[in-house]
Amino acid sequence: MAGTKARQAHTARDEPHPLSGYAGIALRRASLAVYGAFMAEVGTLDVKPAEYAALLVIQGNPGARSADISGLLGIEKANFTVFLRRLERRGWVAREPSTTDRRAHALRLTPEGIELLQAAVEKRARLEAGLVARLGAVDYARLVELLQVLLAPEAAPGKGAAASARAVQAGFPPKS
Amino acid sequence: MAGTKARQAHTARDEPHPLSGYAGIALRRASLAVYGAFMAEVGTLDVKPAEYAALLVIQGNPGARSADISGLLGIEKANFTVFLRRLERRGWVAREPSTTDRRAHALRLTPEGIELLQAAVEKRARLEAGLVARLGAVDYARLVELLQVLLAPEAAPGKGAAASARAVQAGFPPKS
DNA sequence: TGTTTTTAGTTGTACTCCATAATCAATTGG
DNA sequence: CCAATTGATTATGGAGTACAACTAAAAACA
Repeated sequence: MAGTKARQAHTARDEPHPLSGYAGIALRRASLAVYGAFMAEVGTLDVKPAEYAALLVIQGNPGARSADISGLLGIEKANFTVFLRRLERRGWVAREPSTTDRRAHALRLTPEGIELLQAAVEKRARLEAGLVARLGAVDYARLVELLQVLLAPEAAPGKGAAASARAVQAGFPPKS
Repeated sequence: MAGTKARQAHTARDEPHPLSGYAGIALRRASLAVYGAFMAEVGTLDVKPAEYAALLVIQGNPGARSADISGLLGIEKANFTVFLRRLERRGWVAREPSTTDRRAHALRLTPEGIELLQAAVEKRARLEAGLVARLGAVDYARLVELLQVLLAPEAAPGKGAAASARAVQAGFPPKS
């Protein structure tokens, strides 16, 4: 996100947005809204969503190489270099030389990174609680489920769609 | 959207994305995915989502001023000037001097703009059909509905969701 | 009325995110 | 051993956006 500011324009106050009946626009607005909520909550730790996600993935894949992490995050490896440098300079991520490939680095969270991530996870839980309070637990789960179906790699030629998005949760693939 | 390219990284092919259980990440990814689908479909007319939205809003508010439209779109008026200039140069929008305020302009679609928008609307319908095919009509409608609830300006203080009106205070709709 | 304050629109600047190409070194596969 | 590939880095540029400053016109007001 570029100039991130959780835009909240819309002149006609307290009226539903006239374009949010369009799925794409509603998705974009919702995405920005949650981004803004994240910044309001977790941003107090000076962690942005992308950084939070990176820390999560690094924690879940200790020792993984940059390309693995950037792949999981959907960040170009070229940009990930700079991105990583920030996390490293803040003392959250350590970049040890790989023992098996002298070009590569093994990434891990530092103790400070682990500590920070813990605090961030707690704050994010509060953010999620806010969303649940807004939608209700059932509808919140349903929303996430529907989004996962929408994002599913390819509709399994099986039957009903919605049921297919159940499996994965936290445990990341050990990868290479 | 900046480097818009409907990123589709993720090394572990055909596995659900490991982070899309997070509402914010799922929303962002879904938003980008639909953006990409839009570009693949409607983009053939050389219209981007923001432009499409602008044309829609201008059509729905003929004669409105720039600030009105930019407000509805959630675009800074400063940036809207440049944005509008593109639409104007392509011959889709006319900027007539306002009859009541010599500072303002009245915006309308040109005949070419109307024609283009019609074609775009048709193509967008195909995009939507694709989403419906993926989710099913019921789930698609449900998704849009849930997103709208999420984006609702503020829970009506009346009765029903009296609780949620307060609980979300934690940074969600800072509004103002 | 004349003066002050708002408002509509514009320009310019800066910053962030992201894609891409080019490069280097190390690894791998004939 | 050499060619092709791969991990990582640097550099460049485009797109979206926030923000400040400015002009001209309108509105408020004393």
